[in-house]
Amino acid sequence: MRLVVARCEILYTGRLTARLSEAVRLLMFKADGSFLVHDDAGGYKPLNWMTPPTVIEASDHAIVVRKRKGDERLEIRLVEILSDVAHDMGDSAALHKDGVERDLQEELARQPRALGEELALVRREWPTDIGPVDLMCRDEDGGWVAVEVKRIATIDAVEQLCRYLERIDGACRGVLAAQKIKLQAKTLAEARGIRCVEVDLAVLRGEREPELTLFPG
Amino acid sequence: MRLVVARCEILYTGRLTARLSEAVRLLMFKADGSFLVHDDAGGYKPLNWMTPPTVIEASDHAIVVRKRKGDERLEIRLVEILSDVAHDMGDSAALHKDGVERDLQEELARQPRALGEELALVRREWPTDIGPVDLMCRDEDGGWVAVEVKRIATIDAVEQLCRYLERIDGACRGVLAAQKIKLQAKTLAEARGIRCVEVDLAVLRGEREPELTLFPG
DNA sequence: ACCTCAATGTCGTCT
DNA sequence: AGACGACGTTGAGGT
Repeated sequence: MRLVVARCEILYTGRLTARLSEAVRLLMFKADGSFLVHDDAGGYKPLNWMTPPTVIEASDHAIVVRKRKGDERLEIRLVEILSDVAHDMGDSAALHKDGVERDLQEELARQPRALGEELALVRREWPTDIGPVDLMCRDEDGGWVAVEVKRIATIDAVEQLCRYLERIDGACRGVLAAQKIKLQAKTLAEARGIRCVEVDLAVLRGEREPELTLFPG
Repeated sequence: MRLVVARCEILYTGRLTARLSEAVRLLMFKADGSFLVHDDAGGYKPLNWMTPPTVIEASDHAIVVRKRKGDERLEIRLVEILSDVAHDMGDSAALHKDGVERDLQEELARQPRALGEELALVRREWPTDIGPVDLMCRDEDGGWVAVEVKRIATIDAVEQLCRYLERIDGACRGVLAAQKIKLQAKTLAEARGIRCVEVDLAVLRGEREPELTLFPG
């Protein structure tokens, strides 16, 4: 990885145009061709960037980063280079995540009764022609229940579930399960006869006690 | 901005859990409290990060970055520090963009006939109780036409426009205009009686000739 | 504080 | 290569 701190001016042309007037910034050249421009504030997002595959051409006072295919390019005019160092980082280790939507789906597949009624799992990722239903279950009367799982459910999740229900075309109820369901999503779900359940992954796993309620059921 | 290159191990806990086993990485501490971890590959996204406001506690062989409010934290175990430098970058200059959705909307407001029929603009950002319609127009018969503008239109754009049309509650057609309309969006739009138009900002501005068609209309 | 929508979204996954 | 959905989405703007 090469790290250049320089006073520079930058022009991006491609999907749109973006201009950065002269200032001191960090230019980051990664081993795989990735290029990032960061400044000293505003976390996470680079001001400018290009993802691989790229072609990098450097002259004395300018650097051009181009996409190998397509019309995107970054032109950097270098006014003053304050630092220029390279580090060999070798291969990095992979990032392992836990607690994403997939984990929630798996845990609910294992214990569908956590959805608040006597459900039996029929299939995970039940296929329809517009995509898979997260969990397809049957209730105690043998009725079909399609469950959409989200980490955070917005109005879009309700519409997604409704599209499935339209396609399934039969007596099939919908249940929306998420760690957090936005108010508007709840409202729309209610209007469309979809039940909402908020679940907590840590509780499902037995890692944490369910929240104490002052006036239980 | 402080740049540390170090062999380290990192644990994130908060909205989910994520672990990075020991490897050499770049740790970036920005002046505003932002913290980023980057790797020598895989552009754009940091492996781990924390946006301000943060609290940073450093001891000899460990750094902890916490959110000032809430339960999110990053624990970095430092095995070997290969480099540790700081740069004063001063205030950076702002990024100026051109060609985003807003620019497309403005250009279409200026020449609504580019939408392929004789439309007259009534109002930009026409208010409804669930948000503004991008362009409200009238056609040559005096009928109302709501136009949703996107840079790239997906199925969500169709749903969004439909929600507006429901609310407007009257004879009002819908038109979806975008630089690129995804196939599924076109299909759903057609099914709901919404016309689709693909437009090109550069052509609208007269900066580029319209593409030649082999068999013009 | 909350919600909505845009983003050069990016990134993985599957067809 | 294109389409689709998740993302610790992030970030901006409005109420």
